[in-house]
Amino acid sequence: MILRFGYVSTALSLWEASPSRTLTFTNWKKLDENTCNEKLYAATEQNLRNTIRALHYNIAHGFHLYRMSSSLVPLATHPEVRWDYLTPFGHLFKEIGDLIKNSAMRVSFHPSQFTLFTSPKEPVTENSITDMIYHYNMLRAMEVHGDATINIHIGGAYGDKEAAISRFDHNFNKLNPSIRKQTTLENDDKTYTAEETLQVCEQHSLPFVFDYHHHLANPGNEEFADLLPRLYATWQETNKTPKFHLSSPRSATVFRAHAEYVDLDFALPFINTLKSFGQSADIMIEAKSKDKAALKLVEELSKVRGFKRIDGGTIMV
DNA sequence: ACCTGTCAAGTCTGG
DNA sequence: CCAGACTTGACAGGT
Repeated sequence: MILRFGYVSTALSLWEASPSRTLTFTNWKKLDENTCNEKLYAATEQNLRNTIRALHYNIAHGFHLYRMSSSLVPLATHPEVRWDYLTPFGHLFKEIGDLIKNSAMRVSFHPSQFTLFTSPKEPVTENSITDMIYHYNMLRAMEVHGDATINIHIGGAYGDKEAAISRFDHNFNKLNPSIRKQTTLENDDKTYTAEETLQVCEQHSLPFVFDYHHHLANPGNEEFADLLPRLYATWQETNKTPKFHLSSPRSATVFRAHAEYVDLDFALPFINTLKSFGQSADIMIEAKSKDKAALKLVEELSKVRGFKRIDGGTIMV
């Protein structure tokens, strides 16, 4: 079995490589039209070029898994701004897509926690739809929209989880089917446990992204190992390797916060459970030190008996 | 060159 | 019912 590792957004090993440069609405309002446009264009171009740099870096280091920044286009979804980023930057999105396809990179987006389909407030759902369309538009401009995924959480509980999930069922179906098809759901660290998220995934035929750190923070009644058959089943139709998230708690007291690196001893029970299950897995590292943390974990893991590094970001078990 | 406050978003808690 | 906490990288503005 193969374990592939990836990281999120910024390759910290590269100089000045943020793909998330932005312009806030407050500052946008202060500027005249020309300056606004200049700033929006400059930030977007840099973000896209830094995404290209990250992809080259990934290829060079053997990372086959990468989560792109959700902040590639500043103010793309703001109702008072909403500018056309696809026409002027189509060629860069295309270049990114070509790079992804040529290198068989597995990419995804992860909209923020404000994109959710459980809210009783209509405008919240509308904003979430707008945000999902924004992410999907970018994937389409890259021409990877049939392959790349958009990962979200279920949302809030509002004191009544059952009612909230009914709203999810209703609101999520307002999305275009082709967007729904690329969506994955992840268990969160406070509200929806792995088992609850898995149920919703099964209901909507969505792949389930299991986050180990969230699971320990919000475990519910189920053991990770017991969920694996159902979890893998949600990916069956996609022909993709199931995807997992892995991070370490910053400390026992600030358990939910992410640490700089992934502690090997923290990660081993998770990795060993996957090993016992015996099927390949793609693991997204969500640590403050990003690519450096992913490389460090792979390095440390390769020294454990039974794990062989076959590539910068890949382990054979 | 650094530090501090502000910015976006929605939910949840405490008062 | 309302204010503040939560979260996080980036940026503006001040020193």
